[in-house]
Amino acid sequence: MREKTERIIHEWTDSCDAEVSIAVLGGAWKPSILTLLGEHGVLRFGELGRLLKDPTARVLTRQLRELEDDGLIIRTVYRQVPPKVEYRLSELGASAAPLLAELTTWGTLYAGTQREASAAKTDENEAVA
Amino acid sequence: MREKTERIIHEWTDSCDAEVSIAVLGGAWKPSILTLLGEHGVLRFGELGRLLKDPTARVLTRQLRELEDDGLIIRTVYRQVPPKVEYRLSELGASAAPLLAELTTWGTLYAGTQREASAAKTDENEAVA
DNA sequence: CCGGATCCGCTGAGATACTG
DNA sequence: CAGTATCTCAGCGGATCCGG
Repeated sequence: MREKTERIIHEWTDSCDAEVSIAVLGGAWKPSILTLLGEHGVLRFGELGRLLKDPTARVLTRQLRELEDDGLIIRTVYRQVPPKVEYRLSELGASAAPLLAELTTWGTLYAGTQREASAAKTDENEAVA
Repeated sequence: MREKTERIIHEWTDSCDAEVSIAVLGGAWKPSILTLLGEHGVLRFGELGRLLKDPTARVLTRQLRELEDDGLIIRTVYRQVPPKVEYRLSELGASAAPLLAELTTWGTLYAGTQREASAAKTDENEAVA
């Protein structure tokens, strides 16, 4: 498990396990990676890179390592030339699928309402008692 | 809406609305704040501070402002001495309640499995084809 | 009582160049 | 093909001091 994840789990044990989820799933490309692996089953490093909007190899590597360290994905290295590395969801990673779906749904809803709300300026947020 | 939120909404319109949710809900104390407001209905600044584990006033203020800018909470200022400021969920903020619940549920699950997994070291993540 | 202004340290995204 | 090694740069969380 990543140090960051561990810190959050142990320091916040009280009220806010939601922060744990965000710590694990929040990170550039991570929701996309998990969703793609859920859809495709198994993907190679290069395939993931192309399916996402071409993140730097450095960045993609780091996200994948973090997801691996946090136990969400499984990395399989085939020692051959040229090298071949496959990624797939772990059981834990697969268990996040419904949550990812909800995140997407609410995100879509939010983006929609905010695009409209840009027009109507409501400034009734001050009351005089 | 915050600049950051707007950026994410417009740059990532494609695949990953989950990142929008995380951008909006992810931030120190934010899930807790939203959950507390959901439970209590209306809370004053000081009450929130005490219910959370006493974040710096500065920090709490910033989180509340961001949530307000993103349209999730409503801030009501009573112009009196001493000042009084109340916070409550907007409709949009209330709509995130189920999502927050799922985040918490999965976070709890995750924290549980990881605490056990610390013992069993599985290193079957290399195959030779 | 509820903040605003200011400064700081860290982490995390991204770019660039190189390697088994 | 699938990375690693360095670097930079921005942003957030946090602390401290001041203000209406």
